[in-house]
Amino acid sequence: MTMNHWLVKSEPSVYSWQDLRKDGRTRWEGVRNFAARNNLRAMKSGDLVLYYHSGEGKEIIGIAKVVKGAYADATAKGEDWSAVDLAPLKDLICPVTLVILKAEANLATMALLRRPRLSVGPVTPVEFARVLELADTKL
DNA sequence: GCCAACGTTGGC
DNA sequence: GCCAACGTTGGC
Repeated sequence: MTMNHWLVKSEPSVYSWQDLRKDGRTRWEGVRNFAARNNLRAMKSGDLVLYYHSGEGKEIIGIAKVVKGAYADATAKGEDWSAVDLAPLKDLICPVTLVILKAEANLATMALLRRPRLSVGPVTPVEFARVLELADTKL
C-alpha cells in the first residue's frame, strides 16, 4: 500500500494555511462535489497534501498530512458526504504560485490545472516531487 | 437519458 | 466585477 499525494484548495479568507498552523489540526469538511468527495474517500492517514490558496495568493503554500481517513461529514445531515482530518506538516520555503505551475510544461497534467474547479484533487509522485523542488523544500 | 438552465468557482 | 468553465438540477 503506497502513500498517495493530494492537493486541497482553500480561500485564505475562509480558512488559510496559517489558520491550519494555528489550529494544529482541522476537519476538512463541507465538500459538496462528487469528484472531490471520491478523492477524500481515497485519502488514508499519512497521505501528504499540498495546500493551495485560491483567490488571495493563488499559490501552494504548505504541505499537510492526513491524520484521519475519510469518515461521514457531520455537517451533511442525512446526506452521503465525507470528511478527513488534516494537520500541517511543513511550510514551503518558496510558495509555488499558479503562474509558476503553469509555466512548468511537465506539470500541465496536474489536476489543479486541468480541472481548476476541483477542490480536492490527486497529485502524482512526480508532480509532488517537482513542486517540492520548485519550493526549495525538502520533507 | 438528454440537454438546457442555473449556480458556483476561481482566475483575470 | 466580469466571465468562462463546469458540475448539478430538473423538465421533457
